[in-house]
This record gives sequence, structure tokens and C-alpha cells, in this order.
Amino acid sequence: MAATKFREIAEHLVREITLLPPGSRIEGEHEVAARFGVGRAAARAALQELERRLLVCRVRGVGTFTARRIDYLVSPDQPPSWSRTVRAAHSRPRTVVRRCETVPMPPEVAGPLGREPGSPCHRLQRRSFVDELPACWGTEWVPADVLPELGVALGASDSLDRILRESAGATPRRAWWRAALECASAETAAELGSRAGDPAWLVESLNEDVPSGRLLYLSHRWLRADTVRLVLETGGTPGPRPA
Amino acid sequence: MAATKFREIAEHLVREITLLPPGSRIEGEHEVAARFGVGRAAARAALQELERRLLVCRVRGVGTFTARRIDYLVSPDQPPSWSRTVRAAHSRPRTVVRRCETVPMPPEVAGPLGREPGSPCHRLQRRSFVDELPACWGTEWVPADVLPELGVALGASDSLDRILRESAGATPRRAWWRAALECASAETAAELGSRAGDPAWLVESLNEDVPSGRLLYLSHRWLRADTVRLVLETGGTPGPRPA
DNA sequence: CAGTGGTCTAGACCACGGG
DNA sequence: CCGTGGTCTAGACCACTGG
Repeated sequence: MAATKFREIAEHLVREITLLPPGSRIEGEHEVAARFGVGRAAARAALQELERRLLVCRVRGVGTFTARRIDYLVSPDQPPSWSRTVRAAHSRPRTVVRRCETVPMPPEVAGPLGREPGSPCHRLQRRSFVDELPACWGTEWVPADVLPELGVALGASDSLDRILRESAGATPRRAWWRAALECASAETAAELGSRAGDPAWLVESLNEDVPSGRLLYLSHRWLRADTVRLVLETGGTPGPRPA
Repeated sequence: MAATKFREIAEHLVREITLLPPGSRIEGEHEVAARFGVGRAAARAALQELERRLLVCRVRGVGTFTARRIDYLVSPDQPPSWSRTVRAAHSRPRTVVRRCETVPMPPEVAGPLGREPGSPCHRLQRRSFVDELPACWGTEWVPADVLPELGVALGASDSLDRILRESAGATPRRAWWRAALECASAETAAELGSRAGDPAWLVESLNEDVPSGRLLYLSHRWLRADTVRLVLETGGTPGPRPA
């Protein structure tokens, strides 16, 4: 099966590390090379193989660690909330506001949101973390009529979902979304703390208030594929539905 | 920006190959090493960087070529047809039946399809190609009451969508689906002609007949991420909808 | 058969992060 | 400062593909 040295080493290491909890430190390149009696290139190839399979995370100057990766379910049935989704995966969420400014709504945003182009709108740029590791970055467009004092509310909570529930009396839900896996541009990679060309999700979503159907905000976010295992699902359950 | 040799070479090559049509042959490792006056490891790293960004495709014993990658839109508004979707991307589709047998419907299939467990059902295993490159593999479960003679119909056409339209008088549409990006198991990778651990999409979908709402079949397919750029979208247009 | 990418050695120097 | 992973050389042999 694995006729090469580095694959045999990789298979050996897989069996060892699958037992360990996420974030555990494992052997580095030099140690693997010494333990298996191979050159550093072979040891390196083995660890890169594990990295490619998203089983380990390697950081220069620090070491090699078993991967932390969370499941992130995007569905109309799930609330569009970073903090809730991350906590559901037993990890710690955090979101940091990078910019929040009120601007005239651009036409490409006004169209989906059903507002007048040029009407006042909050442009919110944020980064989100899983266990303090950068995982998500993007922009939300919130019409001012939804919540005039968004900037003030962000001082009290970093969850947009929570703010809209508590300060705007809304119940957000994903009304429409689109997702694709891309290769990160240099700019996107910089925000995500990854490298240009690394795989990243682009998730666009339009969110509405459940009871009223009023459109609340438009979201445009990048997620690191090595940190977030995205699962995308249409609403409802797979099965016979009423006519 | 790119302080290393291999990144500079990679950037240089990116500018050259973005002008070329897909499938064009480009320089190999030895040529790149000679042209840029570096060792083979640096040349190799540069070409691997392009491969990681899905810009080139490398085959041992053959050479390095600019990538062919098609857009594959999964949406309730798009027909669930491999051949239609691939042709829409200006490529040649082909599907090969590996197995087609009539079996009692397993419970996990009967549930979503709203049939009795154990009722007769076609279990259809197929591989699909883009421009003769393996790209997709999976299973479809078609209740026998939808089309008793599925095996016969497959002799005339390799498109399940077309068969259902012409022989069963149905208009298939995706009623529900779920998608996630996984690392291929050894078995899946073998069917896709890729390597274990390579990224692959798992797309499950439940398809119905548009006018009647009758559930037609359940699909469970793997797609090579380096061949298919999957875009997943909910139905409808992003914008204000009628109440 | 010649040419391709895949693997591997035995070195070397470097950039980075933490104590 | 030391250890980490990142880069790189100059070789070598191999497996695979195509003509």
C-alpha cells in the first residue's frame, strides 16, 4: 500500500496521534528523522502528509500539534451566529471589531437587502477566532433602520446575533446563502493568518427576521478551511414533506 | 513579499501560465531548475505551490499542465444532472455504470425517500468524468416504482436525469441536499484516481419530481475538489420576496 | 527507450518564537 | 539563547508514461 518511507512513517504517526486530544504537541521533524532513522526530507514529507490531511498543525519556531477543527453547520435551521456555532462545537469563540462605520449603502448591497441605494448603513468588519486562533474574517452590511446605534451595542457584546435579538428585538435566520471554496488571495490570507493560496471558504448570506420576514443584514465572510469543517445544508429534513 | 526563491519562481510562473488555455503543457521540474539556476528542490517547491493553488496539474511520467477546473453549481434551481452541468462549463461529460443491481431498500435510504424499508430499489454505482478525467463517483438509490427497467434504460443513455425525463416522465429537482469537504479515504481516492487524503466533496441530495413532488432518488456522490469548483446555493434570488 | 515527477540523503543556513 | 519548522544544494535512484 504505502511503498515509500514517508508514507509508512505517516501511517505510523496517524495511529499514534488519533488517540491524542486536539492541540497536543507531537514530535518535530528532527525527532521523527532520528527515531525512524531517515533523513530530514523523509521526516518532513511524513509530517507534511499529516498536515495535508488536516490531522496536525505546524507552526515555525513553535512545533507540531494535533489539529483543532470545528464543525460549522450552515443551514436555514441554524442561527447565523459565530459564537453559538463555535460553542456548539465545544470551543471558545471570540470576535473582534476591526471597523464599524456608517456609509451610504452600495447598490450591490441595497439590491439583496431591498433598500434604497445610498440609504444609511453600517459597514462592519470583524475577525473571529476559535480558541484564540484566527478562523474567520469578513464584512456585514446592516441597514441603519434595523439598529441605528450598532456601534454602541457592539461595546457590550461581540455577537451580532445577540445584539439583534436584544437591542432590535429580531430573530435572525439565514434566508439565502451561497458558499464556495476558494484559494485565499494575499489580502484574505493576511486577515486569516494563513498563507496566500491556502483554501478558504467564502460564505455569503442574507439574513431575515423570522416572524416579520424583514431583511436584517448581508454577510460576506471568509473562513479558514483548515480550522472550520463547513457543512452546508438546505432547510428541512430529508423525507416526505406535506404538500 | 516573496522572500524565498521558490515563491519568486512560482510568482513568475503564475504570470506566464494564466495566459495559457487549460491543459497546456508547461515546463517540468528539471527545466525550471535549469532556467532559474536553482536546485531541483526549489524548482519542485515552486511547481508544488502552483499545484496547491490548483493552477496546474502534475502527472508522473507525463508532465505538468495548466489546470482544467469546472464550476459546478448545486442549487434547487439547477437540474441535478452531471452532463448538463459539465456541458454548461464547456467541457465534455461522461458517466460509466460500474454496478446496477436491484436490492431491498435499506432503512436509511427508505426513510428520506418515504418508501417502505425492503421495497425493491435500484442501487446504481457510477463514475463520472470531465474531459475524460475522473472527477466524480458515487451511488444513487432509485426506487423500482419510479422506473422498473432502469438497467435497460441505462443502455441507451448514461444520464440519469435524461432517463427519468424520457422514460419516467419526471422532471427531477434537488429537494434537499447537504455538502461537505472531506479528506478522501483510500477507497474513495482509488475510485476518483486521486490519493488518500486529497480533498474531496461529499454531496448528498434527495431529488423530487417538480410537478408532483414525488421523491425520485437519493444520491451520494464524491467529487474531486481539484477538478470541480463546487458552488452551493440555496434557491431563489437574494432579495425581497413576497410574503 | 528517454523523460517525467516521486523519493531520498546528508548536509547547510535561515527566520521565527519562546524562555 | 535554543529548538522549531522553512528553505536550499547537489547529488542519487526509482516508478511511471509515452513513443
